Amino acid sequence: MPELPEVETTLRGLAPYLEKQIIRTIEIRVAKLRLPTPLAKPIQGLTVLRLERRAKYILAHLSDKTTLLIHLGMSGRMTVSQNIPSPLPKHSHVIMTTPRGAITLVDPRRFGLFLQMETSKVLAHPLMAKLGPEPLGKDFSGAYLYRILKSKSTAIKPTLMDNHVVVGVGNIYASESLFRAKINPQKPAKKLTRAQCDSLVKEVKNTLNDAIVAGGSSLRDYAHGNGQLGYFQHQFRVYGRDGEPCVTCGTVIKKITQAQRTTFFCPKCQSH
DNA sequence: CTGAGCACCTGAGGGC
DNA sequence: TGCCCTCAGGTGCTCA
Repeated sequence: MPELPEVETTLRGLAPYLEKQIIRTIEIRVAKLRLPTPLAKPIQGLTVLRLERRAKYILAHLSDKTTLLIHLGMSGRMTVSQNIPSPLPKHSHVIMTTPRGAITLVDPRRFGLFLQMETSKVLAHPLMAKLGPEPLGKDFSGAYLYRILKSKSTAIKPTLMDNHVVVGVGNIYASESLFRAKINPQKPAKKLTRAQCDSLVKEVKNTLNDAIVAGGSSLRDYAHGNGQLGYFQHQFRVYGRDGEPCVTCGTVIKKITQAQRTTFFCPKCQSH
């Protein structure tokens, strides 16, 4: 279930199966994802030049100057295998084959996307145009965050999940990053100090990087195992741990709801 | 403009 | 066993 580290891990796992490979076949079995999936042009026989990630989107640039824009939504995953799986797992919506094997997009809730558009227009697409900076890039800095939060009166936790502020920080890593930075998730965003913004930026990067490293280290399992991409053992400090003791101070971890999403935090460590 | 709430979907798990 | 309820890692839209 994809947050940014899972998407990054998925992309790295897909690369050997897709990059510089010819798409021999593609079958769209269920076209109705978050947006309709019909492809603008046939892609059989085209080569995947390069894979790229922007926010939680996977971009596959094709040799005819079009790009596949793939999003995994809440429940999507890509699997790789030698041959087309038989029987196909439930909710297999797109199956592609290359000389290296088969790639299957499985997405029970169908909040994902599989679109094709001109490469030159991808970044201007309405889905992409207004995205904030990449969390792991240098544009996401304490100075930037401090500046942009000044106009945000909502609580920091939902603000951190706002794609206009920064992309790629989902519900799990928002809670985890705020815990590491010792910031109360309910604090109005505009009230964060500059030092807190510095700390939060640092901990967002640390948290995401740790998860990517953990995912990367299990990549070898994908090649030889069941082929599921984007799953790895999470080591959460607060997420899903309500009622359990804080790993730092032993205080009972609390669970609250903010903007219809669950937030976990330590009331003692995160009192400011 | 902002913030709150809803919408899109299916499946898992708990209570009865 | 089955029904009903709640909840789930995302994100764009509408409305006040």
